Amino acid sequence: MPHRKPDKVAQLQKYIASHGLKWTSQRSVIVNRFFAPPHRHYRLEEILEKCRREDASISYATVYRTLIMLVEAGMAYQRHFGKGQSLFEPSGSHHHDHLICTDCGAIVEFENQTIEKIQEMVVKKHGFKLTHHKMELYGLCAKCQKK
Amino acid sequence: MPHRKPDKVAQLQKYIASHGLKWTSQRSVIVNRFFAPPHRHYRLEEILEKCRREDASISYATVYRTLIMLVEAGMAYQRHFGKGQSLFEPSGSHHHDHLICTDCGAIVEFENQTIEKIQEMVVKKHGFKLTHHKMELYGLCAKCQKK
DNA sequence: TTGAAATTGAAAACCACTTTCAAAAAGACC
DNA sequence: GGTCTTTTTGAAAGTGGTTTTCAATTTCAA
Repeated sequence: MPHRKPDKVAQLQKYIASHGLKWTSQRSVIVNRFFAPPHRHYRLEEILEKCRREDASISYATVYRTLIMLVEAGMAYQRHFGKGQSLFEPSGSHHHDHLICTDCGAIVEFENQTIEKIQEMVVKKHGFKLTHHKMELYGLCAKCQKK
Repeated sequence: MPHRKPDKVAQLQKYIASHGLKWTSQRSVIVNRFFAPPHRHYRLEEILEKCRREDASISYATVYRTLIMLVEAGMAYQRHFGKGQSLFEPSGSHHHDHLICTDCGAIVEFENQTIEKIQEMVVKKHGFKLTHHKMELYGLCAKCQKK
C-alpha cells in the first residue's frame, strides 16, 4: 500500500473544494497514479499510458490539465529537460538535482548541501531573489561507458 | 577588430574541408556574425536578423543548419532554456552558468570554481563520465523585485 | 569547363504542448 | 430524488519553435 497517496489525494480534494473546482473520476485516476510510489519523474505520455490502463477514455488534454493543476496547487514540479520535454514530479520529496546519461537516458538523483549553499551566495551577490533552480549533469553512465 | 574571429573562421573552414562540406557565402556571413564579439547567447532569430542586415536573402533554415554544424564541429554550444527555447553560444569562452530573471528574462552569467569541483565529485561517485552540465538559477532580479 | 555532390530558400512537416468548443458530469440547492 | 449553473471532458484545432523535404542553385575537384 502506498504511504502518502491518501494524504495527497485528501490535500488535493481540499484544494479543489476551496477553489470552486470539481472532483472527477478522471482526476482521481490521474492523481492516484501520479502519487503512487515509486516517486519519479514522469513524462506526460507515461502518465497518460498508466491512466489508460485503468480508464481507456482518459485524454491527453485531461492529464495535461490535471498536472498543471497539481503544479498550481504546489503539489508537483514541472521540469523542462533538454528539447522542450516536460517531466513532472511529485513535490514534497526532498530537493534533489539530476545526473543524466546522454546515451541511455538514465536519470540519477543526487543531493548536495554545499551546492545549495553556494547557490544562495551567488544569488545574493547579484541581488536576485531565488525562486527555483535547475542543475543537470550530463555524461555517460557506467554501463554506457563500457559499450 | 574582433580578436578570435579569424581563427574561428579558419578552424571551421578546416572542419568543412575535412568533412567534404562546402564553404558558402551564407556560411561566411553567419559564422562571422556568430563569432563577432561580444560573445553572448543568441536565439536563432537574433542571429538571423543580424545576418539579414548583410544578406537579406539568408533563410531561417540556413542559419539553423549552420548553427547545428557549429555545434557538431564543437565550436558552439546549444542550450535549451525553459520551454524549448534554444540559445547558441560560441564555445571556447570560459565556462559559466546562468542566473535568469523569471520576470524580465535578463540573463546574468556567473562562474564558481567550487561548484565545478563538487560536480566532479558527484559524477565520480555515481560512476559517470561528465560531458557537460547545465546550472540555471531562476529568480527575480533586483529591478523586478522593486516593481 | 564540367558534373557530381552539397547547399539553399520556401514551404511543409513535426512535436510537444495549449486552447477551443460543444457535450457531459459534478455538486449546490431545492 | 430532480434542477440548474458551473466546471470538466475529449476531440480536434491552434501554437511556436524547430526540423525536414525538395527542386533549383552553388561549390569545387577533376
